[in-house]
Amino acid sequence: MAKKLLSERQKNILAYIEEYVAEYGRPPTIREIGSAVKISSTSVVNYNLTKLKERGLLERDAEVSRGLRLTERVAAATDQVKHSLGKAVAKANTAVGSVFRVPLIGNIVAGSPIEVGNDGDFSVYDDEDVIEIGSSMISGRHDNLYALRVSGDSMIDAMVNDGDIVIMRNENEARNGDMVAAWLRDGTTTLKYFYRENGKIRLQPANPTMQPIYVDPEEVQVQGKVMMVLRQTA
Amino acid sequence: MAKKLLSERQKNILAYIEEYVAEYGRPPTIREIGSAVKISSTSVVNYNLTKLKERGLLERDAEVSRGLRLTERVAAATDQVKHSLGKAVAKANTAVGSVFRVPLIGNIVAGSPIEVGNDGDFSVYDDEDVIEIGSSMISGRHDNLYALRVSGDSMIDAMVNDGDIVIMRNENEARNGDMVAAWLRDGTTTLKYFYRENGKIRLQPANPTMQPIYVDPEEVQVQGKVMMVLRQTA
DNA sequence: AGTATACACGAACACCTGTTCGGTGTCAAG
DNA sequence: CTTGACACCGAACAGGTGTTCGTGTATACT
Repeated sequence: MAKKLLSERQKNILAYIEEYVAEYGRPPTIREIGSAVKISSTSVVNYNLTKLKERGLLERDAEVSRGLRLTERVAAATDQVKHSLGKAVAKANTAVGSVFRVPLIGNIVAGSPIEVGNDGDFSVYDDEDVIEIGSSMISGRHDNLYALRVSGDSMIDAMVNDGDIVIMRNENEARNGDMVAAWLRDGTTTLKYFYRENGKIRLQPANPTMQPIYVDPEEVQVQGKVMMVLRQTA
Repeated sequence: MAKKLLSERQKNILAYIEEYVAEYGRPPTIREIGSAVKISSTSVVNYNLTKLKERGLLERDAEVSRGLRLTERVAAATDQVKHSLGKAVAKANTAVGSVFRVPLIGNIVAGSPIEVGNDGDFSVYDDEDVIEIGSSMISGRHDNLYALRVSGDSMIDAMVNDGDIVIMRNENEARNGDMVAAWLRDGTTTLKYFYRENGKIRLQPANPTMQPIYVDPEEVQVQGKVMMVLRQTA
């Protein structure tokens, strides 16, 4: 047996509750609902809420302030954002967790060490220079990351072109096989794979047809670990 | 200037508020908080809430019942559920909108043309092979994109290494300056910048120290436009 | 005409809820 | 020993909030 349609007032009450919860993080009071939908008496609001409860569209906890909750059916019915707090927030977590932003904080050129910010605080940056990446794209922790744009042709031995973006993690200690940004005694910065070998450091170019260089450990300073290289070609 | 750590009571208050909101869809009252964390006086609860507000961990609306909201910093600090429903869901919507997934559908090697799927449908793919990117990273439309992993050293002239990922758009027509995947008459596939020049096609390597090749138009088939190159080095 | 139901309303009431007041105790610094 | 800051507390109060009562109008049904 089909029930009657909701009255205009009842529809407006549901819409107002949804909107109020989204904005304030708590349900409205009986009087707030009354003000919003032009019902001057708390008794009439109460009557309509009772009708909505009978329809299964909301739940009420008796004798407590703001004791309203819209039910799942309302969420489904209106095709809007879920109202059940747990579900909506869980969705938020999943979505927010899947993308993160890496600040593009400067350039890397062959001739000078990288400057990565005044005090190591990576959380303050201009929104216009940010690299957005899915979190699955970089392993491990996502903090202490920054991006640099390559300036000039001097990184070609690293298979990195002018204009490419390198995503770095701020680590000064390198392990064998890491690709690092290394500052050499002769004043150049290079991106190469790092190996400790027989008391020396072998810096291996990414281009397999090129020869590695060997330096004493004190001639090289690791400035960061390269996590990813991005090239935008269009 | 470092602030003091939160007291045990304050931590318990925050945890209780989070849990209560998740369960009931509304914030707790001062008295409910007091009961939960064993504070017998509403004044002490109020005092601690004031301290948490001073720390920027919650907001209070004065003179309304259940006028508490945890701030974003709490979510970050506790690594748990976001609390402001509206903000969290809006953020989720924004975040979801800003990331898209490009299917990793195969490999590209020098010796054979690219196979990019049976019927051109790029929306059905295995979740395990997907490249997540912020939408700001690629200009123009985001449909008809796919990713290929480079196999072998033969793309070095394109500054593309074995194991790199190229993100392609399924376009068979190229404009001057586009980087394309081109299949040549001799059976090789190459990634080069495409130019029409004096009735011939100039395919320009990305590596500026290398020479371009010139081919007749009928000797080359464009198989897609390269939008981005990704190299995961860690 | 009488009855039942739906919808509407103002007023009163009981209880909930947040804020303020005046106080105590502990600890560190001078 | 004194002072100040911090944390804590019970009590009182003001205002917020939900529920109930009594009443009125319109419509449908018998």
